[in-house]
Order: sequence, then structure tokens, then C-alpha cells
Amino acid sequence: MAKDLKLIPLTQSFYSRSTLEVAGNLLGKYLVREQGRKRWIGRIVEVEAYIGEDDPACHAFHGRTSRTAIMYGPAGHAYIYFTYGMYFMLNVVTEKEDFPAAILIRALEPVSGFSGDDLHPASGPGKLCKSMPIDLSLNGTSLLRKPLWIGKEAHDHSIREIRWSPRIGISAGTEKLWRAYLYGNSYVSRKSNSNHSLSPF
DNA sequence: GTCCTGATGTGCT
DNA sequence: GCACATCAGGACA
Repeated sequence: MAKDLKLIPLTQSFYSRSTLEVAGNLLGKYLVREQGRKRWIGRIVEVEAYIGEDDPACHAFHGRTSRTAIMYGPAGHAYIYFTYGMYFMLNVVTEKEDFPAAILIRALEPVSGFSGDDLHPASGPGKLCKSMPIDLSLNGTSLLRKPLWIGKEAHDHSIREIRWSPRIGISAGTEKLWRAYLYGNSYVSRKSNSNHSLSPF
């Protein structure tokens, strides 16, 4: 599983494109967390897009606040927030500066560094941040370098088995197919429901 | 398998 | 005051 992974960090230009494009392209990439001598690596298998002040599920729906300011900043940075009294959520800022958008990293296929009995330690955005670990101390940091970054394999192969479905755990904006996941991958947070598609449109 | 609940803190609508 | 981009555990069937 953890063969000879030679990972190359994604560049800022990767993140500053349209959010749905970045979301699809993040599948199959690797999230790397480094803390002292420890290092966790997980393959991204599920993401969700939150796009702009017109998206009722996006935190920026009500405009810029101190919490959402990072989403208005430059692409390639981490937007992390705390919810339900106990979980952190990791997002990747996308698009141009001043346009608020981000991608929630929802699930990873463990590659290395994970310990414990849980066979699916990062199958969900809350579990992911608990296992790596990721908290508010990383909010606003760059994802282009350690201690938290995303890389691709030197010989990156395109991912074919992408499906799009409604986002999970929201009450408004459920008509949009802005959740992307690797079809058939057992580390996705839930089984696919009937409403999924080959395209987000 | 399904549905429902409790745990818990923060930002704001 | 209340909603919330969650999760694990329980009660069913």
C-alpha cells in the first residue's frame, strides 16, 4: 500500500481555478500531515464544494465575517472550523482572492501513519481531523508545504471513477451535485445514494 | 439494514 | 437562543 510514494506538492495555480474543477482533481491526491517525527498520509477519496455568497450551504452565504475571512483569501490555504461542539472540518480555499469558496475534505483512504483498530480512521470530515490530527492551530496555513500539504504522485494518473452527488449534512442547497467521490471506494463516508451523476452539472 | 438520539462549543442567520 | 458541512450507539425490523 505505502509503496514508493514520491509526492510532489500541488502548486498555488492548482487551487486558484474553478472550485468544481479543483474538487474533481483533488480526488486521488494525497493529504500529508507532519508533526515532529510523525507523518500521516491519506489518499483523498471524497470532497465537497462550497462556492460563493450565493450558495446557501456555504459559510460565506451571509458575507464576510471574521470566521469566513480565510475563504476570501488566496487559494491553497486551509480553512478550518469547529462544529457540533467537538469536531474540526478541513477545507481547501480555492478561486481568486476575494471570491469566497472552499472544498471540504471529507474522507481519506489511509496510506501510512494511522494507528489503532479503526479500519476507516478518516472516513468522514470529523474523524479525519481527529486522526491526523488537525485543529484550529492550522487554520489559515498554506497547504503548499509542511506541516500540512497536499501532493500528487510523480507519475500522476488521471482518475476516472468519479461520481457527483448532493452534499451531506446540509439543509439548503441539496439540489446541487457538489459532492465528489471515488465510485466504489470503501473509504468514502457513506454509500452512494441513488441521486448521483457523472457530472456536477 | 433503517431511524433516532445525545454529546458538546461556537458564531450568528 | 438556536442552528450547525458530525459521529457512535441504541432501538427497532
